[in-house]
Amino acid sequence: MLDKHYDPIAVEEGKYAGWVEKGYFTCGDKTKQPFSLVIPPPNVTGKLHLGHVMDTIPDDIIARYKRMKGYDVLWVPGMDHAGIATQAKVEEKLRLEGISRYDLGREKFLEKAWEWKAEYGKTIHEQWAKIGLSVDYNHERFTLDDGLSAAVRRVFVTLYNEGLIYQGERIINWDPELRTALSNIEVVHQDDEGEFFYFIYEVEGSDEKLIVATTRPETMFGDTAVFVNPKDERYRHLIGKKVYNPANGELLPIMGDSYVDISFGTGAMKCTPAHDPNDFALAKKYGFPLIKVLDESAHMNELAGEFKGMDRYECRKALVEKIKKEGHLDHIEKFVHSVGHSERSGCVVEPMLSKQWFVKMRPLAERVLAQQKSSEKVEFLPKRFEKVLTRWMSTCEDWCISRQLWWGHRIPAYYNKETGEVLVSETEPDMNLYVQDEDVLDTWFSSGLWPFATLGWPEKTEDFDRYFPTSVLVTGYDIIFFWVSRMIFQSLHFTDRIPFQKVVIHGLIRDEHGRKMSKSLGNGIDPIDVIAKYGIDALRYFITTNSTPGLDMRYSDEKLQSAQNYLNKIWNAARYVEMTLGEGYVPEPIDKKALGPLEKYILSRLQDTIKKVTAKMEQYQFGAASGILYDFVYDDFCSFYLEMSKVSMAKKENEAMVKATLYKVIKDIVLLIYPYCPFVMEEIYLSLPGAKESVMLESYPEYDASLHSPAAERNGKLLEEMIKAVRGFKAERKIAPNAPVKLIVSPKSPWKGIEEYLARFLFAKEVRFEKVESAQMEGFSFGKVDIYIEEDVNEDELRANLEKELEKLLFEVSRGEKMLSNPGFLAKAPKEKLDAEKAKLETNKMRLEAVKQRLAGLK
RNA sequence: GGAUGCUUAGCUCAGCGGGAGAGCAUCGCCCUUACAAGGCGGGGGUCGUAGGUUCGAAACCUACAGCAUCCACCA
Repeated sequence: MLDKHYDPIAVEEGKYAGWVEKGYFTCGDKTKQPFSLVIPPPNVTGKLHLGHVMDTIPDDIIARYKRMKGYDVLWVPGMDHAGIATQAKVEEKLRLEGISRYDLGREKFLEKAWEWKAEYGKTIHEQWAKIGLSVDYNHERFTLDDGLSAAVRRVFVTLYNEGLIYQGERIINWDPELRTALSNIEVVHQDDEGEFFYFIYEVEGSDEKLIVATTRPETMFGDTAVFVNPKDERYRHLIGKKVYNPANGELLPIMGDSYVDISFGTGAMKCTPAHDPNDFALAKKYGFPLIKVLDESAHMNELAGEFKGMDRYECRKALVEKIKKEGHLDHIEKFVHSVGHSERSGCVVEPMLSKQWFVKMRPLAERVLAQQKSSEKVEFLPKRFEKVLTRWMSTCEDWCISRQLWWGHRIPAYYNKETGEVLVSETEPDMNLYVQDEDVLDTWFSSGLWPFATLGWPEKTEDFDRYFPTSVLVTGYDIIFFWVSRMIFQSLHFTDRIPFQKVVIHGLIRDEHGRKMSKSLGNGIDPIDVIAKYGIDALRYFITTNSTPGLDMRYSDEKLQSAQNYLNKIWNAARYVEMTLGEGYVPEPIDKKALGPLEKYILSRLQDTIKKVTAKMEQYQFGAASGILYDFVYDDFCSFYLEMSKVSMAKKENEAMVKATLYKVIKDIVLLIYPYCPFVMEEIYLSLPGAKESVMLESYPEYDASLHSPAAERNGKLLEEMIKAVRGFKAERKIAPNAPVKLIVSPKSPWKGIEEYLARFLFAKEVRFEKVESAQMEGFSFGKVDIYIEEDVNEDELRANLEKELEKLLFEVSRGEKMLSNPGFLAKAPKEKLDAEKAKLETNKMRLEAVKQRLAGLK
């Protein structure tokens, strides 16, 4: 027997370990159809946050649901080494100990990083257990493990041989703090207030002056020209002449190019090929030298002369001061412009010329675009996110994949010590002759292989044959570029298949005020705290049911409380059922012939619910599925049937049939909610008579058409409406709810035995069935049946009430008549709607007639 | 500059072609042995604005406004 109160903490304690031990999450039953999914691997940077819960709970619900539906489910767990992010954390930790990674050297540093991974990997495992992920630990992978590393090497070498990976000198985004290159999408642009410096450039051999504006004066040491638009009347005559660079006095040619925007700044632009991508393109066009003036930590090099060794901002300040002194500063403007920041370190990214490895994106992206036009495309839920993918795929530039870090997959490129020639190879060459490239790969390079590399690729494995492509992927819209797109193109290129059939996109979780959770705001919510307060089941329920696919949601304590109350409700309903069944009850199948009208009603409602919930589950619409279930549990079962069953139980001959019904309904409810809230549902399930070892050994409830009866539902609804009407009547008239009344049902009983229910729930001393002619009573019309309350009534009140009712009915009838006399409606509305409206009108007319008669009787 | 989403009850949000819904809050009545973390009964909305399509629009289309987010550019 269940305790009186649902205590989530006690309920959740210890269950997970048992499930894992029993092997409930282990895949491999070949008699079943396979269903597979991979976890979005959390970074080993630290503890899990609510975002991970968002990522993994829908997966878990899907996995548990599909298992109950009879699939052989493989859910692959794993973690991501998260190159930059983890390295930054480890470096920070070292910094607190007063050491830098350079003090340690590569090997020792990597040892520290692996220690870090071991520690946080353990924490993540504990948290998976806490949130109840039904992953198959036999299949756990790590992006840096041997298998994944082999896959990475295979992919790199193949792409290189195909000419899809190349090494090149280009302007890349440089993070001067972490001292590594970044890809374009690792740069976060934000509007910063800066200064726009207008400098005076003197034209050689003339008194003329040219004013050029820049936001980054420190790069002027690397300038090679000044550009103007040849259509610009102001400057056209200057093209071909030279100006003095106010930073170092060197002569710069004035060039004309239509790239220059006449209306921006002064219409004259300096060209710094090694520190600006657009200038780089211009320089290539005109064959200018590429002059770097910054080192890898963004300090000035020798070309800056007296400013050498200064940090870029220090130099900027000092240089401007110097130019001002020399009379070459025209003015300074405040200027808000978008500045790139490193996603990881937050520092301002410096565009810089650098030799890096790139993936040539066009051919790979084209393949994705072609695939998405075919019938075997990756389906996005919601659909619109497919556009996010295709737009990105059609515009993205080559992907810079090398990182000047140590934590990651080292690039399998080797340089001949003598000739410097590059050898790209999966296996290590003779290291007496070669040295390996120092750099590692972007962390997303390996996560892009996740769905197939975790299944054993490039080896031919049974897992790969059986479980690939995976069935579904759940992730947030924020990593469609980073992750989803890359998995798709890598998978298409290397396996000729899409990596997953469907992608379910969820939104981000925000704080109560709708703000992004962030460290700087200090508004992050630790799932562990939430679990300690409400239990994981409530959190799981909240996170998957209070959101719409693809839209952000707000964290809400209230909603968690409400989720917990809901679970408490089910808990207590189950408790009541168990009390009613009694000790030693042996579950019996439903005997359809023995069912009473209300049992038929609730079982039919249950079938309807199963049908609808299953349909929503199949579409991964958890909010919709749980909503349908919620209404059934609260309204149909708890508020109505459960109460009615108490009356049924009063008769000995009903006992068996009612018990069987109660048992069936509560058990199905438990099974239907189980994927959402496995811990508490397991607890309830185990307390039910005839329970197996675990709820996980049960099947998902199947729709049974033979129990689905609209007629039975109408009978139940009629009783429900009658009860509601009389209760409302009492409340409105300030009559105590339990004040005894007499009821007359006119003209006759709608179904056998209804009087007992009416009597019990309306505290009726008497329920009679007879044709009522008199209007001297309060009454309610339910179409073919009326119900009257025999009581001393105030005639004025009665009249007022009847008139109110009359007015309402007149409106309804006129609405119906209008609709049904509209030729357009008659001609075009579907037949179902037409019939429904006709029936409704008929009922309302009957009601109206009844009310009119009674009003007439009063006068 | 381009794209997407949002705007519905006091608050947070569902609904997305056939009579406005939920949770919380609010008001009234109930400690009725499943549940007071509860029950029963109420009140509260011209569904952002303006046009259009349709027999019928909160829902579809077009503009506009406000709020978000993403991408691109920014000398």
